Order: sequence, then C-alpha cells, then structure tokens
Amino acid sequence: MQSNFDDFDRRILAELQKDATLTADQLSERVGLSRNACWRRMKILEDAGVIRKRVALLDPVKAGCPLTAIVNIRTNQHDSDWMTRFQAAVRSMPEITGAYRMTGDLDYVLRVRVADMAGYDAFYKCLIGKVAVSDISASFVMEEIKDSTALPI
Amino acid sequence: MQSNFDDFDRRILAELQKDATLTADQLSERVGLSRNACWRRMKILEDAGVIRKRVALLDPVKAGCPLTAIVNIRTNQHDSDWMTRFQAAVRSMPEITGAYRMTGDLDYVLRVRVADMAGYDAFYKCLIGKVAVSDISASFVMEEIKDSTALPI
DNA sequence: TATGAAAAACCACGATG
DNA sequence: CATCGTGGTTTTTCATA
Repeated sequence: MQSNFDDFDRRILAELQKDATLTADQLSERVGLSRNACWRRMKILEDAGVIRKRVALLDPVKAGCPLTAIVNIRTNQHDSDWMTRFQAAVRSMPEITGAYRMTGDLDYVLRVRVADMAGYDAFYKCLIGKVAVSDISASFVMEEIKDSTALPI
Repeated sequence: MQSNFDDFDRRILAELQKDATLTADQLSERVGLSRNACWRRMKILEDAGVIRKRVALLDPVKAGCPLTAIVNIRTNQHDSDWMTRFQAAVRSMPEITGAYRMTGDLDYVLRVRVADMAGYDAFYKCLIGKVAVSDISASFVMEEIKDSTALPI
C-alpha cells in the first residue's frame, strides 16, 4: 500500500492540508474527480494513516503565546534512563511544541511557545528541575517568516 | 474582546486542537456546556480569529517526507532587498515548513522536510541558487520526540 | 444517481446569576 | 444583561445502496 499516490491523491492531500473543512463536493471541484471518488480516496488515505488527524490551528498572538524560543540542549549522559526522563519531561510540558534529537546523539532542539520572557523563565526553571542538562541555550524568534503544517507532497 | 477566555473557551480550544472533527454535541460532553452554548462560543472564537483554520495533518513517513533538517543560516547583508528575496525564496519552497528570524538579526533557522539526503541536497542547491548566504549548516533529526500544533492555553 | 440519517447552522424564548 | 439551556427549523453533508 504505502507510498504510491497518484496525482489525484496528492491534490486531495494538498487541499486538505490547507483546509480540512472542505466537503467532498468542494474537494471534487478542485481535484477534478467526482464527489464519490474523492470521498473514497479520502477514506482510504485516512484508513491507511496517511491522514493522521484533523486539528484546529490557533493564532499564537490571540491565543496568548506570542513568543517562540528555539532551545538547544546538550547532554553528557546518554544512558537510557536519562533519555526516558527527558522524554517524559518533554511530553509533560505543553509549552514544548517540538522536540528533536539531532544527529550527534548529544544534541536536542526544542521549540517552545510562551507568553513572554517571564513565561520562558518559568519554563526554563521547570525544565532544569526535571532533568539535568550539561548545556542549554535559547534563541528567540523575532519574526515568523513561515510556519506551516503542510508537508511537501 | 481579545484575550479574555474563560475556562470553557480554553477547554473548547484544547479539544479542537486535538481533534477538529468533533461535533458540537461531542464537544458539549467534554466541555460541560450545552450543544448550542458550545457552538456559539466556537463561532465567536472563529470570528475573532483565535481559531485560524482547520487542517489535516499527515504522517511524514507515509507521506514520503521522513527526513527533517534544522538549518541554520547566517547572512552578512541585512539590507531590505536581501530580506525580501529571502522571504520570497522561503515562501516558494514547500520543503521549508518553518522559517524564523532569530534574535540577533543575522540568524535564521529553517525547518526542512525532505524524502532523504538526496532530497536535502537538491533543496540545498536550490536555496543557495536563489539567495546568497554567508553561512549555512544543517543538522538532521534522528528522532522526533514531540511535534505538536497545539499551543499551551 | 438517489436516498435516509445525521449534523450543521441558525433562531427564539425563557431562566439564571 | 451576559450567557445559559431547551427546543425548534431549514439546509447541507454523509455514507451508502
């Protein structure tokens, strides 16, 4: 099954990544298939897990999280116990909207959303209270040029 | 009207950030309000732009973009012409799913989604063909510990 | 293409605090 | 007097036959 989409699938996915409220009817216009064909393909893509879910995206400013930080973390202990605790900490903190273990095995990058600098400070204290890190440094986003959930398909 | 949510609004937003397909009925169960009260608040939050849109999220592996790169870019020219061209380049490249100008005014961070290393190489060549950068370095994501679109509310 | 069931998209009234 | 809940209506979409 996996990854053999045709152009129709790709167009369906592209549209739904922009707007998941489209009805099968509206989709069919944009994609160039009948309503039912669209609906069937959509269902297949959902059942196959290509479409993971549909979510609402909020305005960060209006939702009260206008400040984004990119946090670089380095550890010197790469035992599995530390990693488990780190993962648990990451999952428990909703301010962390992205957490990536990078090539090199010692480096992590976080994307953190907070209200302001005070919010970041509180986050920082909370984090280092949960796990030990040998080095941590944050940069702050001055301007969000692009922030998309759409994968290139 | 801006940012005075009460707990009900927050719970509605939290639920819709997890699953935007919930009906007003289902929402009402989880939030503890009547169907119509939920619907009314949802509409207000939409009209106010707190809810920006609803989108489908794809599985990166199944959609054929399993490799994520974090790209650090430095420039020495901060004239507005360079910035305009850089922004245009960023917007024109769908592989770039995030682009942030960081504190310091010379540094940019990109999040890039590609199929594999060959895909990254093609992306890299394309990017440097469009804008001049004085320094560019990529790290690759070994493990995605968390990747969420939900803001902490 | 047709169709029954469901949900969306509203409106209106009376109650509540 | 905002906002709740209840209970309606009409229209649209779903999900299949």
